[in-house]
Amino acid sequence: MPATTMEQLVSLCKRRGFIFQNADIYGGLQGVYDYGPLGVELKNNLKAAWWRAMVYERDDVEGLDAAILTNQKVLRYSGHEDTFSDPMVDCKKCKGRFRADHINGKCPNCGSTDLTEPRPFNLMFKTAIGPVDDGSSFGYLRPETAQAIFTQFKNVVDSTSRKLPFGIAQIGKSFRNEITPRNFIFRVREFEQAELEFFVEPGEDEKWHEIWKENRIQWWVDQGLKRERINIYTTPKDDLAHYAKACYDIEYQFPHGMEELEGIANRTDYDLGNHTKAQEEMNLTSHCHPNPDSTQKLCIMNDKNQWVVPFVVEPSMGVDRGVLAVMTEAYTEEDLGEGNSRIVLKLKKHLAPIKVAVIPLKKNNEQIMNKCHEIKQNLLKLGIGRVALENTGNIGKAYRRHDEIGTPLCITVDFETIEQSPESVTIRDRDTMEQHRVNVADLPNYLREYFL
RNA sequence: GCGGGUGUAGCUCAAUGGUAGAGCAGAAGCCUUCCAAGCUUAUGACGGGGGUUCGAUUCCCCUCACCCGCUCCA
Repeated sequence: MPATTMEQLVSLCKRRGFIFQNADIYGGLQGVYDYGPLGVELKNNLKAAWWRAMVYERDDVEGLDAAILTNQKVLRYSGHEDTFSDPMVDCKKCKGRFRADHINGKCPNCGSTDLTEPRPFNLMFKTAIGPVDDGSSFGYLRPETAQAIFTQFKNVVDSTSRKLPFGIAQIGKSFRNEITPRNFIFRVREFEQAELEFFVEPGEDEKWHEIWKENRIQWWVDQGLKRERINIYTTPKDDLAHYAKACYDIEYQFPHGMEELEGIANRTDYDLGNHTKAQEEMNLTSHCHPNPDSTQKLCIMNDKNQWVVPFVVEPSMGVDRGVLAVMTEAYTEEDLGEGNSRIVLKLKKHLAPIKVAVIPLKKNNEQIMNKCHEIKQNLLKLGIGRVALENTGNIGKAYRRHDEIGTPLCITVDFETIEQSPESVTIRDRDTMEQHRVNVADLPNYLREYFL
């Protein structure tokens, strides 16, 4: 039974050091959170799993790590300056435009109540660039990582000799000045995205859209999400983002409801078309804005020796939402009988923040403690991830503690370890609570096999 | 931003117009302790600011943050 309330997760996250409110000591900052010692491990593990699946285990994807500060023109030609913005309403009578949240259903100009539905305007963070803050030189914090992939398209193609179809993957922070940050790390103002822009021959886009949908569902299942808690939502045509021709949302059953975890959009040739020069030569299918500023033709030679502007299929995942989803799914309260219960974070082992905890059966025994330190030092060299030495003193409590943070294996050094030969320890499994003895000399191979 | 709710130790909660209690967690120590809640010791809080009052954690105002709805979409 996964977590059913956000409070369970918020409490665990703070108690154990996964996620904290940003600027907590000053009362916080709305919609901004920090990842603590365990949270950063979990998030890094999730990102690494994505990168492995997207880049290392494929031969048709390149990586990119672009800047967050963004040239104004990028977001002008991308269409974001026009559409990505505060909710505004127009007065149908006097044609005035006002922030929807600043008026009360009534035009402050003429008093009419005949207003349009709220529509968005400028949700992007602007920042002064350079020493003088007089408004003459500014950039944006990127509202999505995608745009740099499009603007660097030609450089990537030229430096890697890629042919269609191929993709460019990127993980990084994005910023949106959301009106209402809500639901813990689900909707926040600073967040991390993992995006793949997959470039295909026009006409092949719908096929690849289906392929990526299935691929991404399977990836989420591999991260531990149950298929029956995942829903695929097909965005209705009139509800699509300004760049998309079609979009699937991978939704997950979060504590606050079935909500989007990842969007898989067919962005057509809209983005490359908007950013390319010589648009009139490109046979664009999208309605692109005229672009007199771009200096590059964002097209690629296909196998028929034609220059084409590729279509783009974009799986775009919210990393923070991913962390929230795997934690929700992993959170388990188990009744052990006789009034006993435990909280277990049943994370997949590749996601677990701490891989192994070394625990002394008795912490004030010098021989046992020395052996614990020695084993831990040896395990650190394995490259399996974090290894912790747990010395709270009570063996039962130590197990419960590591159940709660999802540590897959606990190694316990007991009196047998130091009194008998060959040296052996017990290894306890987080989910089954079963344990068995392993010789200390065999630990490296045992753990390598288990984790790698 | 609007409407509704909330804000007491790290977590979960209690009490009160007159100097805030507990459980768990955390720290130090005890116990040849393998699955929480054994013993000892010390430690820890009224989100922030202003007002009313002899006195405010408690009443009022403002602010900040969180939760629910409108909205949103990674």
